[in-house]
Amino acid sequence: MKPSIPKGTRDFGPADMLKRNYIFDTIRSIFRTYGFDQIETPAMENLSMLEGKYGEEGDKLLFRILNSGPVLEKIREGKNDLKQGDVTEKGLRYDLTVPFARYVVMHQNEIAFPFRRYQIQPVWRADRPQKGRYREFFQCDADIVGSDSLFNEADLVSIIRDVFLRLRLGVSIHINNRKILAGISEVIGERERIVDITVALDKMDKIGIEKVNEELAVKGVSENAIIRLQPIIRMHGSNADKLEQLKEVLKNSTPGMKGVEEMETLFGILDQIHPEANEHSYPANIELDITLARGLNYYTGAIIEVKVADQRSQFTSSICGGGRYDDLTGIFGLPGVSGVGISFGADRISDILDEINGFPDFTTESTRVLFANFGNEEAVFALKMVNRLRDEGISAELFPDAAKMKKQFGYADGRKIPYMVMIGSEEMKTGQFTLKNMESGEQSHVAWDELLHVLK
RNA sequence: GUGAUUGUAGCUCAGUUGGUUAGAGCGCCAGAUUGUGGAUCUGGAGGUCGUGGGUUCGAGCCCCAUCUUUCACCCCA
Repeated sequence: MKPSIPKGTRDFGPADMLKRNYIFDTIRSIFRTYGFDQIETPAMENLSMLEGKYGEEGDKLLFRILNSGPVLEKIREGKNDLKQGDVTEKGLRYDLTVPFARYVVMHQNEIAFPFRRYQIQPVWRADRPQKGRYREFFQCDADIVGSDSLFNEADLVSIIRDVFLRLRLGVSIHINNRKILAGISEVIGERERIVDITVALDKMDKIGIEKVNEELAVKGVSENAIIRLQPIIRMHGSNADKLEQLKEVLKNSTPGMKGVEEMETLFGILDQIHPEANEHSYPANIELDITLARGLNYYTGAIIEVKVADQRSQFTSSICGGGRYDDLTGIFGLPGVSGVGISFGADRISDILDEINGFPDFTTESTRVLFANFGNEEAVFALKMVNRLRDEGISAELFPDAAKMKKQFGYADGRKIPYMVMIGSEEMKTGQFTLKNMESGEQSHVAWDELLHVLK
């Protein structure tokens, strides 16, 4: 039997775990300082909680779990009267936001709103794996539900800055607003085509303005509308400049003007909190980007996306995204609760830090001292010493077999254990243990007190 | 879902137009050194060439299918 794991999944060895925990710990500690509480939800949800929440494409990418019971046999027997519910009624979670919405509705009576929660768990998508794309990956989400205030958006942007400053990774934080996109569609006379328009706009920095116009035409957007769109998408200048221009362009669109007003408020706050972070400032500029669309269709207000902007990295896809969703809990029966949140893609961040050698040195030793094993009697004595050291908070281990010294020293070498202690019959008699510094090769005879002193 | 790409020892990879018994480096094991590692030297083990079919006198190499790897599109963290 040749061992294997499913496509798009990975094992994480001890070295990988150090990297992953470094990212998780950084993000988690920042979430905490912003007052977020942690929750977890099950890996699987009832399919009815997931289907229809991520658009047509998302439904295709859901991992569905085969029902237990006699379903498989029925399928093998070729019974054709099976309904979907007979075959599958559960699925692996696709993101953390929808399960969170479900959680909020189910636990609404226990929650003090506004509720700030964070969640770090894996999600699964039946996508074709490729660069920066896995079938199992971790998201680190922070959401605030039960408050319309734009101070929440400002907090989330601050979190993003803190995280990437701490990780020493240059990024660009793009912010837009769904209402502005709606307004643009409206004023160019293509209100119904907002989805096609935003999907095309989103590709601007990837395929360029010509190809975007082509795609718009293919999708059936009128030539006139495309012409009227040009000055809008070519808009440039400072964030304040863009907002002024948008005010003029969108003056006949009620939602559009609402979006501009929201962005004015948000950027007003951000300008005061992060006066140095505007326009093109390294390492984390904040930019109003009207070509930013984001795929998830539940966003209604601000949308946020973070891209790497670091000379050391070639990575282009987004590493963090989020936005405001006015009525996510509505579909689960709790209308009128607004939420806003962000999600960090831990695996992509890890890939990038790998690429740029951005991880710190993880020199943390796992075992401080290894006791050699010279046979049963000596080993039992050594194990007593090992346990006394453990009681002192020093990580110690006994080599389990009375193998050759060459083998035991080789093991200490491979594990990068800094000290070895040898207790043979002579040492047992005298109470003077042989202590060896594995790096310098120095060897000395020490009693218990001295041993403890050196190792501490 | 569409289009490419990859698979040979534990790992990284050679392997000529199809031609005897498929190689190297690293790692592993043993010995030189029976209580001393990271260096060196000597020797050794380890392969149904992803899997299943096919073409051929003969296939690691050619053909088909399938799985897997990586990448682009779609979409996304």
